[in-house]
Amino acid sequence: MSASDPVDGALARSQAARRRRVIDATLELAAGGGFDGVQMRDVAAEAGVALGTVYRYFESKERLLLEANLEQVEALRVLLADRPPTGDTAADRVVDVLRRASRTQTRRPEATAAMVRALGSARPEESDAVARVSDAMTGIITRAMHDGEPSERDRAVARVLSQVWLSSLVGWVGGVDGADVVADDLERAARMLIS
Amino acid sequence: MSASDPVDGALARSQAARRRRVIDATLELAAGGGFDGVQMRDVAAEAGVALGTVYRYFESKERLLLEANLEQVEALRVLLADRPPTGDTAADRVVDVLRRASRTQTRRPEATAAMVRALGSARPEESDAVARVSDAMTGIITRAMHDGEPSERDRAVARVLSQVWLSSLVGWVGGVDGADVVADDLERAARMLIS
DNA sequence: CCGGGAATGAGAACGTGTTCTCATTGGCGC
DNA sequence: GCGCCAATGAGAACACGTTCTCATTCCCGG
Repeated sequence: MSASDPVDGALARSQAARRRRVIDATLELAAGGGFDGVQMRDVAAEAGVALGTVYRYFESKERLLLEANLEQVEALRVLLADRPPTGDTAADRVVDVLRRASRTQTRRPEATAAMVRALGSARPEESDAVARVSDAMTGIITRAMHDGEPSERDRAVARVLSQVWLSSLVGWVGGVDGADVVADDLERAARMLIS
Repeated sequence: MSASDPVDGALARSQAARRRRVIDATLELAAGGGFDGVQMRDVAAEAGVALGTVYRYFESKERLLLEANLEQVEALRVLLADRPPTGDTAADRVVDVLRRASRTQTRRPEATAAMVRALGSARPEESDAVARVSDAMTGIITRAMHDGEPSERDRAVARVLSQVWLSSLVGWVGGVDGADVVADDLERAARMLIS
């Protein structure tokens, strides 16, 4: 973790393994019981590390969930690289991406609820993690529009869509709307914004 | 609270006064220290009631903040009725409203942070309170577009804008973006959506 | 191999949201 | 007036995120 941080070696490897076990335990507990199901003592026990160790790797419960969420979004990006969005127009492709994303998330309600709640209640200490999630999402959207560098307007549209995406999920997690509303909101917004 | 609930009488009056004192204490503490500055014991002490009484009136800290937030949004609506948004086009008027709203909020950073955090981490138990805030905001936006009944598309646009509004505030509260970004995001989104 | 020091384990301790208990109060029907 | 009883006050108790302490482990440079 310091300047002389060896990228390899036994220490680095065991640390990477610990980090992985902690994230995996988080995902599992989140899938079972949502935000409240992720209790730091349980995460530590499930990962086979001490509570203090969890806090050395992740400064708070929210950061832990945000980092776990980032992995999920990255997984979506990888999936999309393998199976690109289908559709003849940019709007269709974006709708396809958003639909797949929201389906993935509403399929695992508890885990998504945990991560959305972490996003929605983030404090400035976690701003970098929030920004990474947000950037990943807008990147996924602009990439669905067309190949090559996105225009300024493309980026603005993608930003709005990622904001609608977050708010919809907040509404869904908060029990205001059903899962179908999330998908509908996103499709309607995409079609209004992409001529 | 029951079916035989008297809308008047000494009891009802003292209960209304209690409720008001609790909300006022919440607003004051939130303005001073944000979400963490609102500690339920302090709210009770400041309002001159017992901790258990606070919980009889508001089932959780989040609901307390959401109800306080609802009052703020209602205040914005009243203000707008008095001083209607200016602008020749629907887009201009909506931008004016959004700009005023975001200015009001970013002026009181701590209080807004507290309420946004409550919105972002709401659970299904508070879905009605979240829905009321969201409805109030979309109502304010559709009213700025034009007089009379809003069309289906108007409502969809207003919904997207209120979602952008929430996400922008989340980003601002989370330290990702500055206050100017909130206003810019809203204006850009409004101009893209309202021809 | 060995010593130093960082990382970890184990668990106590603290703060704050939430719940619970129990005695007291005060409004309402009689 | 009087008694009933829901509302309230006062504060203990509990749960969980977070911090802290201290002993132990184990990697790395010599």
